[in-house]
Amino acid sequence: MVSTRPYSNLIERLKMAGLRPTRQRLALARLLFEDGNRHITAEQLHAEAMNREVRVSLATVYNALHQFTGAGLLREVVVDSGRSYFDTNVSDHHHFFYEDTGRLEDIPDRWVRLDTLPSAPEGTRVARVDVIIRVTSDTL
Amino acid sequence: MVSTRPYSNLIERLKMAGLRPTRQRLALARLLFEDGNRHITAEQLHAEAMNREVRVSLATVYNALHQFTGAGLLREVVVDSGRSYFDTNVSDHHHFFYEDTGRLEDIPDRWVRLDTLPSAPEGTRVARVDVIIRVTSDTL
DNA sequence: GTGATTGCAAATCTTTTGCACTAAA
DNA sequence: TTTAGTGCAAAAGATTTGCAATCAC
Repeated sequence: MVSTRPYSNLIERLKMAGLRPTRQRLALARLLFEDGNRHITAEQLHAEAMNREVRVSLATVYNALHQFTGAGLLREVVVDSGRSYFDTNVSDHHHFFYEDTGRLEDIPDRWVRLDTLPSAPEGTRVARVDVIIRVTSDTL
Repeated sequence: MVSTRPYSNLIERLKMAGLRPTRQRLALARLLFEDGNRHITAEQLHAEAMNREVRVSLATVYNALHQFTGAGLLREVVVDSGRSYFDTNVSDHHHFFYEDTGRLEDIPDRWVRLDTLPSAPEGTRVARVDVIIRVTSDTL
């Protein structure tokens, strides 16, 4: 199931999103999308790029993450004030947040059923519904 | 229904929480709790204190907000990375978040029914479940 | 070429910290 | 007293911005 043209998909995705497939964006897209679903912060992604000898500035990582998010390639998840997580899974789903470790984990959408949701207030529309189940270690 | 002893309740609440009822804490508690349910940031509370001629440093506001939260008098709501909101309503309930304005509004608990919640992962317990309905302006 | 993109360093914003000073108990 | 609490200014993080240099088309 491994593509024989490892980059072309990503190049297409970037182009389709109206983003020039620059060396930096392509490298970041590879890190983000080639290993399945990930939840990552800008700082983490930058560190990972450095480890793999990909020279990208932190500012560019921030730019790319926001551009990808704007293009619908990523989704921003807010669970922690002072740190932004980006989720490569853009389908409807919710999250476990491990408060002790800062880890974020997907919950498939069908595992959470929301009933009796109030309608959006007058003059507004629902942009998204986030359900975050915050868990902590059991240990006494 | 207005108490004839406007401060004594708050003094009691602070003492009960193990917090000395200092001039600053008492003033902040009045701002927070005397006008019903509020959602406020540290910066906003500080500004409000200044307007009312209450001299409190921003650092003390942060300290007080966290101490109140630790004591169960407030609840911290995370909806916006980079800014913390504190909610004077500590009962079970959820929130509307107006992304355009940064406003936060309570949704009574009974308006949201969560079914089929997954159980907490092995070794963890659920600390809290947050439901945030993000709404934006309807205007085209 | 030329307009989009990048890197870097500085700026910004929120929150925390260190420490001398002040005030409850 | 004596110990908790406060103010201030500095520090710390995360993120953004300005601008010259660079790259994709």
